[in-house]
Order: sequence, then C-alpha cells, then structure tokens
Amino acid sequence: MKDFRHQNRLYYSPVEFAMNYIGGTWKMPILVALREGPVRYGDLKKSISHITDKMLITQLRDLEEKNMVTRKAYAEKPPRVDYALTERAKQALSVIDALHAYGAFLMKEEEITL
Amino acid sequence: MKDFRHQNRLYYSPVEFAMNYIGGTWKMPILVALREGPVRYGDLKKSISHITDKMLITQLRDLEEKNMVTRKAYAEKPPRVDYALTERAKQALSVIDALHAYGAFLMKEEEITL
DNA sequence: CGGGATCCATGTCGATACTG
DNA sequence: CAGTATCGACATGGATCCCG
Repeated sequence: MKDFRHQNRLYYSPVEFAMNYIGGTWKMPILVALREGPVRYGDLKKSISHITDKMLITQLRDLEEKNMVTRKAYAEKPPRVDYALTERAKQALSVIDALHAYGAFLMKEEEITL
Repeated sequence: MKDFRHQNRLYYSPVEFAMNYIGGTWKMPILVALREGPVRYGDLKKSISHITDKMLITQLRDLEEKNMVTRKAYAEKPPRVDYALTERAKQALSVIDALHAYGAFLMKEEEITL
C-alpha cells in the first residue's frame, strides 16, 4: 500500500484514514448515539457517559467538518440544535458494530463481567 | 453500557476495549502482515513501511502480552525469531478488513487517488 | 467553550549481545 | 566487520482533561 496525503496529513493505509473519521475516544460513541436519528445536544451529552462539554463540542465540530454529521439549529423560543448522521457516517455503523462484537468477544475471553 | 476495568484501566465500551488490542498506528499493519502465517522479525520490518525497530518491538511485546501473537525463537547460528497470530487475533482480521473497506470508501468520496 | 496542564503514543538516536 | 534481534533515554506532539 502506497502512502498518500490528505489535507496535509500523511497516511500509510486506508485503515488509518478511516480511523481519522471514526477513531479517538469519543467519535464512535457519538455516532452510535445518533444511530436512531437526530438528537439534540443536551440529550447527546446525557446519553454518552463521562464525556465533557469540551470534548463533545470539539468532536462534533470535527465530525461536521468531515461530513459525518450535520448540525441543524431551529429558530425557536428556547433555541434548539440537533445533530444527525450523514450517509457516509451511517455506513460506518456496521464497522462499529463489528468492532463492538469483537470487543465483546475479547471481554468474554478475558472473563470480564459487567 | 456500564463501565468496567481490566488490569487497572477503565473502559467505557467494548469498542474501546477492542481498540486496546488492535488500535494505535501499528497493531493492525502488524496483524495484517502476519495474516498468511509466521513471519520473522526482519521480514516483518521490511514489509511494514515506515515502522522503526522501536515501534515494531514495542508493539510486538504488547501484542504478545495480550495474547494476540506468539513469539518463537530458534537456536540457530544467526538468531531467528518469528511471530504468528493467535486464534483471537485471527478473528480480528475480518474487522480489520471492514475498516479497510470503509477507509477505501471514504477515500473514494474524498477523491483521493494513489 | 477557552486556556493551560498533562498524559500518552510515537519517534530519534544510539547501543547491546552474539557469531561467522 | 556484518547481520540479526532488541532495548533504553529522551524529545515531541497531539489528545484529553480540569477549571472557570
């Protein structure tokens, strides 16, 4: 596999490229939380345990820039903002599910109980 | 999903747990390089572009400790050591393939040509 | 949501033991 | 010396966190 660059960053493989879109501690939890449809900021925060506002905002901005989520602001009396997955992000869900299943498999092997 | 800990580290999800076994810059490239069977250290180094000895050894040790690879040393004149995948690591290959495919899909969307 | 601290993954450079 | 496999000290940059 030849190297390539995108937006001035060097990648060694498609896997590394993919991880730029869904990797890191928070991107996958966010994408999963949006799986069933648009969710407002506050609910997103509640549904992802341990995430700080800083991280949630930072990652949402990053995902937006990468066209993985869309942000919609409604002109209502109490302002409302929600986030939704784009098509390309929806296609990541099966990959995330596979990772989740593999993680569960490893946990079983390591005899981790919840 | 409840949190859990393993060897004194805290995890928030099975995905995060899985990434501990196959994540980082080098683990997947290493696992893929071992896909067809045992490979010796030197060949591994040659087949993974840009990897340094330091990173290769560090990751191999880590993968060994996690029971993802086995190390076999032969008592020969020029020392020979080879590494092979364990069963649990072989089961990661399909996940890695899925990530690879998703990365390729994103690259196509971003119009990246090699 | 910013500033600043910090942690951790990664990288650089150099050195090791062994043997033909 | 050349080839193989490996390791340690240290630097650095990015990711993440705490605080206000």
